[in-house]
Amino acid sequence: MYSAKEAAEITGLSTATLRYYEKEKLLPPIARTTQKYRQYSDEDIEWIKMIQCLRGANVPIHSIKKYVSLLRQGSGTIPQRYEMVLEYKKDIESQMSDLKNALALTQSKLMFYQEILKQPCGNNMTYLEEWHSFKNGGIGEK
Amino acid sequence: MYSAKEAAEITGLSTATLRYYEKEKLLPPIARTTQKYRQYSDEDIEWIKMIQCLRGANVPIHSIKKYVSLLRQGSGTIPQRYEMVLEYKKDIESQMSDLKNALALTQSKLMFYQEILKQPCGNNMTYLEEWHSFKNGGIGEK
DNA sequence: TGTTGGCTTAAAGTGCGCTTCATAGTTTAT
DNA sequence: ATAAACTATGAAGCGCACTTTAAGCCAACA
Repeated sequence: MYSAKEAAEITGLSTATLRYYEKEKLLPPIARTTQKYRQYSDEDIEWIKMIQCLRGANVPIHSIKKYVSLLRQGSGTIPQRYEMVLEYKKDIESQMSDLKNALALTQSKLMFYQEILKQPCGNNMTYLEEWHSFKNGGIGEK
Repeated sequence: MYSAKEAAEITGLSTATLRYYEKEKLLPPIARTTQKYRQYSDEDIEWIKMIQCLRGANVPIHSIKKYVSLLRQGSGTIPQRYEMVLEYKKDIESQMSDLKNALALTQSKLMFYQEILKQPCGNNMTYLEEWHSFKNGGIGEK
């Protein structure tokens, strides 16, 4: 069992955030000592990590809340959960695609800057030239 | 040259967002007809697309603003821009790693749900069993 | 005994990235 | 000439995900 502070250290979230997640019902009600202080179990910690995993993929709080609520209602909600997770997956793949594009942009820019910095002489690259260099460096479509 | 509405249609952003970006100086001042209505050039459109690319990787407005400002100041700012883009790249890679973890989670869950739905008999899978199934389904560390 | 430190709560505040609103001028079509 | 459609502006508003604040409880220590 872990105190609020310990749970925060383990997960890397703040105690305030952990309370917030509990209030929003992303977490089950956390056990208390002396009917007052929270005591996070190992299972709670694992649960928090799953939430962090979803949040890391920008799944909204309200959606996680709904998912968790279905989970608690038992196996009858599996079809609904299946649909939700399918949506999560699609969304994650879409985000990945966006990130790949942006990564290609950064790589193109870095190569461009390296080329320029390599040259001993001063240069007068303009806004336009740089931009075109990016365009032709090419980010793949789709 | 494109009207506000056309530019919005082409880019998929709203005219309000385009105005907002211009106000925040992510875009250069857009040319006007009759000293009043905006006329977006092809170059403006390309510029907007680059901003969309960065925003798609969650680069904050204020950071893009700074980057664009350096860009306009000419090639003397290339070392600073290089550093910025390097940070973007690192951040994008970190986001990708988070997305990969979440993707693994969704895939694990989908497989789990498929297995269950495949079974003809009713079942009484609990919250705990499902969770453990995820843990053991295994998201790779790091 | 009092004061320090960790914990509690509800409620208000914050920062971001837009979006909407209120108001008004312009252009095009009928 | 008038209506419909489009555009402009500044300012206010919004949804999200927290974060901070204020007030207070409880246990241990000097």
